[in-house]
Amino acid sequence: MTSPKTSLSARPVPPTIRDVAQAAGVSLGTVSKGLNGTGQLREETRARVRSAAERLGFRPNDLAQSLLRRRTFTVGLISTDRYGRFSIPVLEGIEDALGTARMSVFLCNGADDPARERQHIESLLAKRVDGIIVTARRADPRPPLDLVDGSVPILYAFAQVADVDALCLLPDDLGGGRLAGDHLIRAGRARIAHVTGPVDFEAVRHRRDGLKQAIMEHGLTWRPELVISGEWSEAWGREAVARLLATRQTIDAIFCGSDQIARGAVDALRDRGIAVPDDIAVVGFDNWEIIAAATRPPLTTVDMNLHELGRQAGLRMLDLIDGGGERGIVRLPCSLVVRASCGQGDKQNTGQAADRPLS
Amino acid sequence: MTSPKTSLSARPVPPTIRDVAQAAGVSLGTVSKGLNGTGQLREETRARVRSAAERLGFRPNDLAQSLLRRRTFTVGLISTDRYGRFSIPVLEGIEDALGTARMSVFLCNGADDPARERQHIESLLAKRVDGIIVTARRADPRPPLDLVDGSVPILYAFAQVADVDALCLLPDDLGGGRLAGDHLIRAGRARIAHVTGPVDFEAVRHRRDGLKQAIMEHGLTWRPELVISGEWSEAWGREAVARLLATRQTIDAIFCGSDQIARGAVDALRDRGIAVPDDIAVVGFDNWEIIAAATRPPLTTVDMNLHELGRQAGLRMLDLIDGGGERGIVRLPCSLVVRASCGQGDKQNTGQAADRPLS
DNA sequence: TTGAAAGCGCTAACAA
DNA sequence: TTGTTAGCGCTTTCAA
Repeated sequence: MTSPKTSLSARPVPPTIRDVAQAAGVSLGTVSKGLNGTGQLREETRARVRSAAERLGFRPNDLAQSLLRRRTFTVGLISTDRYGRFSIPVLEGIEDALGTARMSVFLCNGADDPARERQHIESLLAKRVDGIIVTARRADPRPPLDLVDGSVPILYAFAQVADVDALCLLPDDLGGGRLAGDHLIRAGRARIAHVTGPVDFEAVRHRRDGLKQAIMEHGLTWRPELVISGEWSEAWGREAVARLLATRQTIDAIFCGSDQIARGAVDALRDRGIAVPDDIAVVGFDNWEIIAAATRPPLTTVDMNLHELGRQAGLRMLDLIDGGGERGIVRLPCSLVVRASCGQGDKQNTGQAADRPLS
Repeated sequence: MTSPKTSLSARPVPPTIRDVAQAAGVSLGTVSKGLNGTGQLREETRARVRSAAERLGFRPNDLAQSLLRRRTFTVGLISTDRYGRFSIPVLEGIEDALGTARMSVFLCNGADDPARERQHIESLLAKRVDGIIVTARRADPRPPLDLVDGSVPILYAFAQVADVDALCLLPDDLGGGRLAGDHLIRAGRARIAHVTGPVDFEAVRHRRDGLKQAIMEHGLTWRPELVISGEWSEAWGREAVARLLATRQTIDAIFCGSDQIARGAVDALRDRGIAVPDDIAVVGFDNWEIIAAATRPPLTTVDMNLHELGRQAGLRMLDLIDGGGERGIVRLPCSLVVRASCGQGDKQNTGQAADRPLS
């Protein structure tokens, strides 16, 4: 009952093309041709080879094949830091695109440790990956990948690098800010406050600029005093509302830099008996389902379409591997997801709006 | 300026051991020995080899090495479904343990599609991974991995399978439930309601049983009518509180099956002017920071220590690869994270308590 | 102390 | 139509 290659103590050794050749009573080359559909073979021989392979449970050794063809159909995915809520959808998108192309992904977590990152790169290069994708928890500029010699294409997804030769895929935060502002203005709001995260985030600056653009393009007044920065938390959202109300300025809307901030803001407004959206409309950012949908009322918010960004990263990596593809910074559009926090919007999804003038 | 192996059009081809041999003026075997510290070599020769390798930027081809040594130092990680909030820490833990052992990880997302899962397994086996770890979004039993012939060890982490030969690592939900119950009782609560998720989750049944055990061991009465199941959402937490209060039964604590439910419950209690923890104490489950810390008051909750579970999975996979390691279902302890939602607990972290009688 | 040669599992060019 | 051979990049005997 025991196959010759199986011993009781050790793990079964996978059969090689040699075993198949022997079993089918043909030569090595014939098996290769038979299994790969190459060369000229009598159909009967091909069938005999195939059935022998099947019977033995033969599975070609990818290592040997890769060695020969100088291509591993494998890419390395380096994430600078621990996985956050942003890296996950990006990662899934990448996997989607790559998996469809039957490429495998090596996962490497840098854990914010440059030494470890370097070690991972070393290992990926030794494994002869066809390409490397770098992601981060935050889209701000980072130092370029260490010790890379151009032997392999590199792509930064939701990560940015000074290197102009590299391709960086980033969400269009500015467009996202415009989307939010435009939506609010079309809903009849004119005095829009902006409660956001720390200004050292590039995204914070871009979203603010986007809001400003929308306001100016609609011929309204841009009021810098209505922009306040804090941390990315619900607590800050609550505090910001308190501060805003304390200044006694009239506002009829708040564009928040994140859904967490928005949730805090909405809670604080409700605590004070201020109706959302009737008295003050609120728009969030991130479309973090678990927060946005649980808020009362549910948040209208900007979605960075991170899964799609990841998919694009995978797709473009395939181009790069094939020697094509562009370089530089590419920004992918955000879209607006309308829920209840600023009334029934006049449109469901304005994903494209960011690309054309608001007029 | 251009190295001989570099052309303008194509990507530079990495140097081989051959190039190094030529550059150092020695034979192939000598380079191998020189670089690996094996064999008997004159120190001067060794140095010459090393410097030649350095100069050329030589990096041994892992494919060739793996082919020869019949070991890839690579494991496949298959997640049945999209990454959820539970798979992420598990995944990080696995990577931690494996990365430390200098093993690489192939990431494969099954996306709930058995065909795709099978295809991934096929590919992993072809790549001759040293082992496969399976994870899921949910710890309930799943069908065993398809088409595996024992050529490679398999480990289920936060996933369960009927196969008794497999090793499954799971959180000790029952212990977690006991932890919560015990904490509440020691805080002086005697009438504990349990608002939880759908009963078709094994975790829901285990957590409930754990609570029951704690209650019985303390000599209190177990009241099944205080257990209500719904969905894993804040909305359900709010609704459950409404229902509970409507029945006019006296309760002084609620143990919630998840932090989301707990947050909904706490919000609903606050809306009604019921003080947490003074009137009713609340304990959550998951220690999902983003929810637990933002709740007012912040949630005391059970942590499944998923990162550690992942780390264990990685470590045990190493054992399995070495031919050792145990089989069967192994449950890893939960711990309690004390915040404010049931008063200042009498202890900070009772991770071990689940393992010994509560007495 | 070093070199030559065989072989890991496979493909492809060339012979038969 | 099939078999033989060389070679992908490396390690490891065995000879020299």
